[in-house]
Amino acid sequence: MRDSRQAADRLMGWYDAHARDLPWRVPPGAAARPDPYRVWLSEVMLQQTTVAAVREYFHRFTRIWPDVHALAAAEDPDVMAAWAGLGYYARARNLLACARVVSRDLDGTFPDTEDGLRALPGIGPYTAAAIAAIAFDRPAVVVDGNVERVMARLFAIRTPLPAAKPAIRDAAAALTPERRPGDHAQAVMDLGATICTAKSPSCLLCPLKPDCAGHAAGIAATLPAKAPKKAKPTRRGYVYLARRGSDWLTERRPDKGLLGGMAAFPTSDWSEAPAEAPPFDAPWRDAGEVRHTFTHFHLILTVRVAEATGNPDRGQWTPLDPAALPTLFRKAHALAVT
DNA sequence: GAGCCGTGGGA
DNA sequence: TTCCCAAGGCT
Repeated sequence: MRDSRQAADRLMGWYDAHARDLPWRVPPGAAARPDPYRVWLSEVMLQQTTVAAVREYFHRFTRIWPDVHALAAAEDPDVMAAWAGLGYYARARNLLACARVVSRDLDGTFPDTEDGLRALPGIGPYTAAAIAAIAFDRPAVVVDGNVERVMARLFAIRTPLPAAKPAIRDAAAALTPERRPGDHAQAVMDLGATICTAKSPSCLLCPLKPDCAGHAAGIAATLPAKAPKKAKPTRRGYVYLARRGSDWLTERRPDKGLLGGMAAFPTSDWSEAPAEAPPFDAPWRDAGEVRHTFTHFHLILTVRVAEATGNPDRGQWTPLDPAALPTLFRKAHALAVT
């Protein structure tokens, strides 16, 4: 890549014509800045999550909690329930913690600098830079998965990730303009999401084709190189669905760890050879198995169902809204009621 | 630095 | 079916 300035200009021209219309965005070149609350909320939701998955959640959250004060005043279980199904539940816990800091300590105003943003719960280097650029038009160097892919190709960086991160950041910094840095950041993301995709990129449609060293070398689609992944082990366990009239026995999982803070059915341990651990003695009926894959292991749960016949040693009887459960337990519930 | 932490869709 | 991956953060 020879002329970063020319490439950045080409990219901006492409963005002006092809920017995606997203609920948390203002159009390219708009005089008005987007609402920092909506930018922050969207960026947290979009961490490792597709736009398609986020849309509906974003609309629901902004409808129920239209500003940071409203979200800060929400009850924890209501926010966790609204996040259910989106995954990475630490994000929801940090979201609420962040909203409360901004509402209580910062008078509802988000910091407009990377350092100020970075100090808040759930806001790391990427999200701080993204909010600074998009909401406040600061010339922050935004580096996410899209940027890593685009830069690795544009500059033909063959070093595998994560070792290539410093070089990628330097490349991203060289491309970041003083003018319209917010639109630039979103332009790179849109390019990565629609043209410079991970698999079979559309190089023929790419505005940066004339600048792209990876394309010139015929290796664009193979970049960025990544270290091989480890195989996922399979764990097994039991989940207990107990009904008492219209109520089900549920519990709240501890904040630390998998599905932390979420409503759940009681389970055994999850391991290679799990031990049965029913919450009370009953003639538990076998309703089948649910399979679910987490980030680092596969899980097969045997679903056991019973009518309440005793006093449970954990959890509480509650009218159940399956939509408030993480997907794993939604699957178990669906199996139990068929 | 590396492991942990969800989910659904596409190849 | 299996694998990869999508706007990362925290420890």
